[in-house]
Amino acid sequence: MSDKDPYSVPGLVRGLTLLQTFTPQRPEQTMAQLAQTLGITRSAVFRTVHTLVQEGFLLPVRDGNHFRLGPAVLRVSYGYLASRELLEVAQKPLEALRDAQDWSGHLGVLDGRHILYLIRLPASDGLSSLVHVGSRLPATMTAMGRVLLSRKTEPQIRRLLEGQPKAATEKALAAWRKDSASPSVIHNGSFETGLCSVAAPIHDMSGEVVAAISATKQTDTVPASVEREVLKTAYAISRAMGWNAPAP
Amino acid sequence: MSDKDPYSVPGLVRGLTLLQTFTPQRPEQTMAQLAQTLGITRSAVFRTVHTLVQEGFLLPVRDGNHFRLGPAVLRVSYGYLASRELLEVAQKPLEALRDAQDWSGHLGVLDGRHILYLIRLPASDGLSSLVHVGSRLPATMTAMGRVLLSRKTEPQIRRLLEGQPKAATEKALAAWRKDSASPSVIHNGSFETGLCSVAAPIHDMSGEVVAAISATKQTDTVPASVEREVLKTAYAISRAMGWNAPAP
DNA sequence: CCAGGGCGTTTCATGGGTAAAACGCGCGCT
DNA sequence: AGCGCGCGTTTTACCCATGAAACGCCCTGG
Repeated sequence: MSDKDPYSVPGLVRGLTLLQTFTPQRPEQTMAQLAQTLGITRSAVFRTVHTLVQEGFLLPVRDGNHFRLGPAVLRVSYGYLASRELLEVAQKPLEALRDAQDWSGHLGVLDGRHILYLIRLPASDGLSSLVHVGSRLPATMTAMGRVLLSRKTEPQIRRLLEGQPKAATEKALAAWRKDSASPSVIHNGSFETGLCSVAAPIHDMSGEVVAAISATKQTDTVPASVEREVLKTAYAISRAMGWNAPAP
Repeated sequence: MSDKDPYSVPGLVRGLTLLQTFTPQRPEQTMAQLAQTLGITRSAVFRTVHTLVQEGFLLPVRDGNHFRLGPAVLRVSYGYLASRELLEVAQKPLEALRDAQDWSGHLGVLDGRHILYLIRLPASDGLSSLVHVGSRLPATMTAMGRVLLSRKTEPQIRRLLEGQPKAATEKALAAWRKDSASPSVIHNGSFETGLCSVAAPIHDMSGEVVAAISATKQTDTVPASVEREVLKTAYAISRAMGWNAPAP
């Protein structure tokens, strides 16, 4: 399906199609079977299978002439499931957080020296959220960014910020030293005065920080109750993902 | 990793590698980011991404310049998980069946007009199992084959058997008519006289028959208790897979 | 024992995918 | 506005992945 497309890569299409011919009903196939099933030459099957075996997507079994799917196929689906699941799973706890405190809720990840917003939940006032999904802001100037940076090492921070004005780097490192000590980060809006945010990190099962959430409102102090709720929500999201995050 | 291999397919390797760069920490990427991450030209990324989008493995999001993994990535892992899981899950119930009755246990799938053995559990006598894992026997001459054929339609059977001697086809169709009516199939050894088997199908969640199990022994009558155990085991395997098979 | 066929592998000329360069658009900065 | 840069897209000459054919091996049957 779909030829005469000048930009398609036949080799890739064949490999992906070939992988999809493996089903529970047909878990092992020989090259000849694959060639017949796909209606392509045995040469193409040979090279494709050879490549897939080297990548671990196929495993030779039995006499070496039969092949079955290898564990590597899970590598591609992992990224999808994990990222999808995080956004879906995080949605409800974040909504609960917003409704309980009427603060805007966000979820973001670190991309280089920027924070990337993936979920945006404006509070009822509609004012305390100036970003959109997909927005990028300098990490050092947001609560989520700071809490994500605070979980990196100092050399990583320096590498990330190199090329920046020296004053900005030193200021970021000062904040980094302070943020590293606390489980959450409170940040007073760098873009709009009076806008205040509190952020907490989300850990995966290996302890890696994969994302952060934050609550934002037009205020100048963050009640301890809100900070506690943010930490609890971050923990709830980790738990809902099946990850063993440290308890708040 | 791995060049100067005369049989590798660069386009395929690139596509698979590209898919693996999508992680929970980096769920969306632009072509330029991908080119930099992979260290390949933007042209290659453009063609690869274009192909992956057409196949549904990537989805353009936001402004159309960012891409994230698409649901299609699950298609390749489904076959792996499903087939792997079936074999692992089926192992223990089959062992229990063998130990309870001391009959040889097998699990097989239909491949064309042949039955493919995927699990082989010899009984203590070691005699009543003449096949190996990976063995192929004509479906019409085994209990598992007959029970799998009996879940197909008559036109499917005719197509499967075309080219066979007419007498064999008619005989198979007669057996098919009888087998369709019962939940299990008892078959007296076509390869060794006195060897008797009883087989039951395993259904997946959609009611499709994905495999069959059988118990075999040197005898000429199948006790009702063994037939009941085989049906129960097949049902137990379906249930352990999370499938809603019809109760025995 | 030797044909015959099926299958995995290898070879080789060629056509198509590839890398490089150029294009054009949008954005940020002065 | 004007400029410059970054990025997605298009083009093009080239070279490498490709399809066809041949090879060698292991079966099976006569």
